[in-house]
Amino acid sequence: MTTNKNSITKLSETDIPAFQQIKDHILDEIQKGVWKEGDAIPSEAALAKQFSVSRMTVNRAVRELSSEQFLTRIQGSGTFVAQQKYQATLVEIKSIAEEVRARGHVHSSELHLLERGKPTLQLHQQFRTDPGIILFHSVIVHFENQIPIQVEDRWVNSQLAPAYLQQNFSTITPNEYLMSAAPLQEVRYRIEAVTAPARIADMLEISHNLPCLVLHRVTISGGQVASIATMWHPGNRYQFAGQF
Amino acid sequence: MTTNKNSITKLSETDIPAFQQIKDHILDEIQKGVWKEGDAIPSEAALAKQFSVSRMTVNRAVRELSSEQFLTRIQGSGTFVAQQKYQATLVEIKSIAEEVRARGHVHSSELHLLERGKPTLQLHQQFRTDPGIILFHSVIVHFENQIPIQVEDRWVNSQLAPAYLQQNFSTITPNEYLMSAAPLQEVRYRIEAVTAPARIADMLEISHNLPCLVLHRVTISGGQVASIATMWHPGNRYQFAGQF
DNA sequence: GAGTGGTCTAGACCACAAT
DNA sequence: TTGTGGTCTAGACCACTCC
Repeated sequence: MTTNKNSITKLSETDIPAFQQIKDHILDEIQKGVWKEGDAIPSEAALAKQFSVSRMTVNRAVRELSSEQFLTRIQGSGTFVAQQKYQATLVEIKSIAEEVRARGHVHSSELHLLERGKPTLQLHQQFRTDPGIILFHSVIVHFENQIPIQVEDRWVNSQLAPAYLQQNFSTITPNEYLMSAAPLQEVRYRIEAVTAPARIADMLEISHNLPCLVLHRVTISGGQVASIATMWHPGNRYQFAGQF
Repeated sequence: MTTNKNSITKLSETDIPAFQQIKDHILDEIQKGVWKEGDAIPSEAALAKQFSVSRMTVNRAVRELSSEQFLTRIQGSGTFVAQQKYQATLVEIKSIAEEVRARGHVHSSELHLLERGKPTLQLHQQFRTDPGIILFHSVIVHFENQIPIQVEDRWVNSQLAPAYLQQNFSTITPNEYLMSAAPLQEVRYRIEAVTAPARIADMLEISHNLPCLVLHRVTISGGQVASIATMWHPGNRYQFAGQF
């Protein structure tokens, strides 16, 4: 459907809202390459006339597309097709229990350690806490259908989650508990591939020296480091995957 | 500022738009714990009265907060404070050249292969193409300050990027070229840790059997698979990292 | 039936950009 | 000065939920 400058485009008579049909139309023109990156698209007034709707309806369509980063608006100047920003791949890493259940499999876990930890000075530096502060330490192995897929080695700031040791980690994951105890503010992460140390390999029930996918995750709440976690996954049976 | 049920709240006379002030007010109530997860917040009509604005203005505030996942709306029922969201870690993987340059280092690359490929049947299945279709194949090693950090093994659908073989990949990365040739629609990815095959280890200049961080990435454009790439990184000197 | 959100209108006034 | 987007209004009709 090519539309001449001043022609009128009929909206379909389905119960799809007008603003949504206009959004779809604009996305379609971009997708087809009719409107390319940087091009100006018709003004709100022009689109309102074209679709025989009020300007507010067009405004909503265009405003939403611009908040979704498909369009860029400049007051007084016009609306333009945004630059394809995607130079990056966004990877979403879900909590392990949630992920396993989403696959329709059974998640279970085994608590290997839950105690007031004996942190190194280096760890205190990472937490930015004084050596006097108590840090809790837990080690949990997560299973998918009885097969170990993650060793979660976690340190927790006792000031932000004082009841950490009292949790029942067979019914709630540390992640879930921490989310409720200390609202998340910032996350730093790192993903690497390393050879499994013997201690980890044993817990994952894989042969020593097999590659592991490791996620380091530091969560910050209210300006303080809430938790530092290292999650080890057997390279031969676990990977981060997804789409968008 | 605690507001009684029927009291009128004055909007400040700055030039901050009314809908934004209402958004801020609602977020504030949630932040302070006045409205907790699952609680109903006042109806649009009530908020309109409270702030002495039209319902459409309140509607915009509440609609945006709901698209930002702070609120949940149920038609006929009400508006509720959403459940805390982040169970997930979002990881952003930038294009390799961009990433290296962002670190202030020098990116360079070495073209090992660029040809009309000889795809296996399995590869054609992944592309969802007939065996008659031409698939291009390239292998490029990327360096950071002369040290190899990525082997990019890529297959490209010739129908979507017919000029692939004519590109000068010392000045543009395949990723960058493909972005301009075929507007991106969908991406699927997979990250895993594997032992480097000899061929890859040699290109990365690491000893055989060292763990590698591997990113598989399938990009889809206009309903067709545009490109399938496998990116190998030496586990001992490369990791995905970031924050948000 | 009363209350809720979902959408839409036909105006209006403003700030800003291009000319 | 004209055209653009940014915001807002005071209504309206509808679909849906809850009682």
